[in-house]
Formats: sequence, C-alpha cells, structure tokens
Amino acid sequence: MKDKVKARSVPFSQTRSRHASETAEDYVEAVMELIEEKGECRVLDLARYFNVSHVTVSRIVKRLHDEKLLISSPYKPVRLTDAGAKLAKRAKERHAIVLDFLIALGVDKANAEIDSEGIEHYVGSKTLTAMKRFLKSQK
Amino acid sequence: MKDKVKARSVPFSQTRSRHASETAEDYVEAVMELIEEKGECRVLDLARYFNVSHVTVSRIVKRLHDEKLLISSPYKPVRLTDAGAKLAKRAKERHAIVLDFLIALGVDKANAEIDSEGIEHYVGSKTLTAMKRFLKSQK
DNA sequence: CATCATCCGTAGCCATTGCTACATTTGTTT
DNA sequence: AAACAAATGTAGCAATGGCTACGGATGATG
Repeated sequence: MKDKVKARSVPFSQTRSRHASETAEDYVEAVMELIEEKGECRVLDLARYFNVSHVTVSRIVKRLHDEKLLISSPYKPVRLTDAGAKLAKRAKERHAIVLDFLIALGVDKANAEIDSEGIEHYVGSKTLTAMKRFLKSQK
Repeated sequence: MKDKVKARSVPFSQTRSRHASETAEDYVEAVMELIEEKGECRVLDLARYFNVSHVTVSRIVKRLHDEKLLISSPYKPVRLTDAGAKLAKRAKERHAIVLDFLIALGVDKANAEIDSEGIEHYVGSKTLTAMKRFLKSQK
C-alpha cells in the first residue's frame, strides 16, 4: 500500500509568488483605471478601491515601486512605469475578455464582474484563446 | 476634481480570508482524493501533492483541525469530519464542472487541469449554473 | 528486541497582507 | 501666517504560508 502520490503539475507549486503577482496585476490595473477616470491616482484612492487601509496600500505601492512597476514619491500621486503600464494593459485586456466571456455565457453583469476579478488571474493563454474563440462564434 | 472612487463591490474586500478558505477547500479536496486513491492520507502525501514541505502541511492541517474540517492526531493519518467531507464533495463537484467546462470549450486537458485548479475558487453559483447549462447544450 | 528509515512535530526564521495608533506633510481656509 | 483637515508615512501587532534544522515517534527488519 505504498503508492507514490502524484504531485500536482504546476498549479499549487508556488502559491506565494502567484499571490504576489496577482497583487501586482490588480494594483497596476487599478492605477491605470484610476488615472483614466480622474487624472491621478492617490494612495487613498487605491485604499477605497480595494477596501483596505491606506497603510496596506502604501506598503504594497512601495514594493511595486521597488519592482519598477510603479513610480511613487512621498505624498505624491502614484504613476505607472512603462513596464507597469504594459502589465496593466495586458491585465485589463484579459480582464475584459473574461468579463465579456462570462456575460456571453449568460451570467448577469454583476456576478460576471465579481467572478471575473478572481478568474482572470488563473486564465492561461490556451483558455484565453478558447474564450476569444467563443466570443467570436457568438457574434 | 474630487470624484469619489467607486469601491469594489466585494471581490477585493477580504483577500486574506478568501485565500484562507481557498486553502481549506484545496486541502479537504486533496484529503478526500488521497483517501479514495490509497486508503489513507498522511501529512507527507499532502506535502507531495501540493509540492510543499511537511511543515507547511502540518501547520495547515492543525488549523483545519481547529476549524473542525479535518481530524488529526499526532503521527496518525488525516481524516475528514462530516463538515470537511461535505465541503470536499462540493469543491470536487465544482472542480469537475469547471474542468469539464474548459475541455468542452476547447482547452486541452493539461491546460484545463491547471487553470481549473485556480478558477474553481472564484466561480460563483451563477457562473457555475451557466457552465452547467453550456455543458448540457453541448451534449 | 534493537536498529534504522520514514514520518511527523517543534523551534524559529522570512515575506505578504491585514490592522490600529500616532506622526508628519500638504494644501486650504481663515 | 496660522490653523486645520486631509493625505501619507511609520511603528508595531496578528494571521497565513513558505522554509531549514533538529528531535521524537512509529513501524519494519534483522
């Protein structure tokens, strides 16, 4: 009774780093949206956006600044680096596709918005392609 | 220029607790699978399954024991409580539906397996229903 | 029944993401 | 210019999930 347990291919291997990059994507995406919506993005805007305290935001902003995705100087609005903007653009596109896909599948807009936030981080390129194909076939 | 930033409806509000329940679901699901596959589930089986150290597993098992999802006594195999089995069953069903759905959508099995692991935690009841509907319509 | 490999627990470290409480900076408003 | 409100920063705590290193428990094997 000593069967080897088959290890998970990939998904569970790096939960920590995956969560970290999730955060990075969520934040650059939010920064881009907030700048588009109101011209600038402050720490408190992000805090309200994510429903967390400004302390949590400023710590994460600092980390993403170190990772050269954001530009932040004390008491000034947050901006995106080129790399950050590129990541944000990709994340937003993927997000939009997942959202449109769920709606096309028949999910109401409110639930599609909620679920797409979480799902977008786990949609690989093959799945994304399949979603795009489905969207095209529906037109 | 003082627009209120619209807060996210729900999704981002409790990242921490969401990640915690993700872990709970992953673990009870794994425990159920391992017991089905090889009769019992040891800490090291879970460690190999998730590609983490046995230390990480035993800490999480302890927490899930406190939450009354698992039963564990020192140096003994891990079992499920009724509540844990119920949660595992629901998680497995949802997982299976998401997996079948992705495959029906045209994603290859390997990628469908990877993506479904992450996606399953963010599929609300409305989205799940839509996936089931799609699967039925494909038969 | 002694030994040894395997399994598991504990100690203690780090990173991430929450928080409250308090300090500081900025900018507006007398 | 002073005073005040709002925005940020800093200190320090907790929970979660990673890890290595070490030691104790279990069970198989000689």
